[in-house]
Order: sequence, then C-alpha cells, then structure tokens
Amino acid sequence: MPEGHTIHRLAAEHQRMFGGRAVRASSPQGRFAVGAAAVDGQVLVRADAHGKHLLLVLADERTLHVHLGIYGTYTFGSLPAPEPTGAVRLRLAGAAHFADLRGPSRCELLEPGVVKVLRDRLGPDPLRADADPDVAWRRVSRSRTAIAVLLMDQSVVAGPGNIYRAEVLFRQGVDPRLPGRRLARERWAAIWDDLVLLMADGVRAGRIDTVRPEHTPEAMGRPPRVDGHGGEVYVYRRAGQPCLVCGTPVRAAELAARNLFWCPVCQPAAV
DNA sequence: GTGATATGCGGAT
DNA sequence: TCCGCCTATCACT
Repeated sequence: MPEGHTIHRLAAEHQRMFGGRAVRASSPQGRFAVGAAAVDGQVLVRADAHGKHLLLVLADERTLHVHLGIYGTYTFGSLPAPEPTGAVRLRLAGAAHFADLRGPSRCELLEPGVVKVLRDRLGPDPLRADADPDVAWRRVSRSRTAIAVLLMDQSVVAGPGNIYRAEVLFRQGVDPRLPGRRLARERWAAIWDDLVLLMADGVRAGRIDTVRPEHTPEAMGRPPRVDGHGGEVYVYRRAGQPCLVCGTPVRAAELAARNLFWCPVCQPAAV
C-alpha cells in the first residue's frame, strides 16, 4: 500500500476528520502510550505529507510523525469506535470518526527543529506544490547510480516507491540501469512530469493505475486484469509475462535489494 | 492452518 | 549486503 500517494490520501483524510479540533489519542497496544498521552486533547492544527512521511502538526508545535514502512496500515471508521482488535499502536478520535494505526515503522512526537531536519533530508515530492524538480535533477545528473535506484532514493525524490519507479521508467522508455548522469535533461523532465501525473491520479483513485487507454486489456482485446496490488500496470510484478505493448517477456532482476521489472525492448539501453 | 511475499528503511556487518 | 521490523494478503494444503 504505502507509496507517496497513499500518505497524501491519509493526510487529507486526517485533515478532513480531525483538522482544527481537539483529538483524543490512545495506544491500545501500549507501545506509544507516553506519546499518545501527550497528544490526547490537543488540537490537530494541520495534517501534511512529504513523500512517505505523514506529519500531524499539533497545537503545542510538536509534530506526530508516522511512517508506515512496509507493514503499516490505517483503518478509519465512524464513532463509536469498536474495541481495538490486534496491535493498534495509535488510535485517534475526533467528533465523529476514529483512525487506527497498526504496524508503523515510525510513530513518534518530534520537536519543530527535528521535523526540519527530517524534511531537509527529503528530496522534492511530486505531489507537493512546493516541489522543485531541478533540486532532484542536480543529484541525478551528477550520479553514476542507476536511474532506477535514484528514483527510489527518498533524498533524491520523495514519494515514489517500487511500483511508480518501474512504471514511470516503462512509460518513458528508459532503461532502469541507465546511470543518472547519462540521462538527458529533457528525459528527466518527462519522468518528473509523468510522476506528477501518475501520483496525482493515484491520490484521486486510491490505487496505482499506469496503463494508457490504448493499452488497456479492453483496448487490446484481452480479458480485464487487475493486479493483486489493486491497479493496472505495465511491468510491476509481471516477470515473464508478455509486455502489454510489444509482447516481449517482462524481465525482473534484483537491484539494490529491491525487485526491478522492465521491458528490454520498450526500454532500450541508450536513451 | 501454513508459508511466502510485500508498495520501506535503518542499522549492523 | 544482510537482517529485522511485525501486519495483511494470498496461494496452497
């Protein structure tokens, strides 16, 4: 679930349900008991997202920082909230709704200065209005590292995960192993613009769909296929299956300890 | 029921 | 480069 679009949805959800009013906070599981007690009764001033980081700014100027990691999940519901089931790290409750957080890799209260340090470590987020793609380009254009690795480095670009990086490189016809410094500037601009498009769509839809209308199963006369991760994609987790555009088997390899997927024909080596 | 797997990332080695 | 985190889902028995 958690690439950047998910976190931006969560921020919007928090803003809508809890923004501008006092929240009740508890840690049924107990692992965030002290933090929850400090949050309890405070006004949630603003819910924000930067990359995969959810930032809930509180009245005392501290920020509740949540990172879902690979396991973390949120469930929302209407009050009255049921007895918590499973390991609920944090439960927030407002006037009419509650939010349960399970399995996050981070759930902590941060002082303003620490939030700044955290955000200074993050690259521009395609989903944020204040994002400057040139900041990322400076890193990309000087790096010998493969563009596929750079795209998942949150200090270069904040928000994309394994699905968006595979899909945007496919859509832009870029070999994932191409070193950043060998990428043309216009090619980077196209990748960035496509990330903005895809991720904003992901926020609206709540799932990752990257397949253009002319390549959908319907358009190609194939049976509809929705992948296990909830969306329609070109290459992510389609190893060995035919490329939706050219029919070549999709390739897979491990790169920097993450699974990488690409079409060797549609994503030629030299771009 | 069991086991494999995962959209992430920090820390140890 | 590997390990651990600690939850949900899904394929299979």
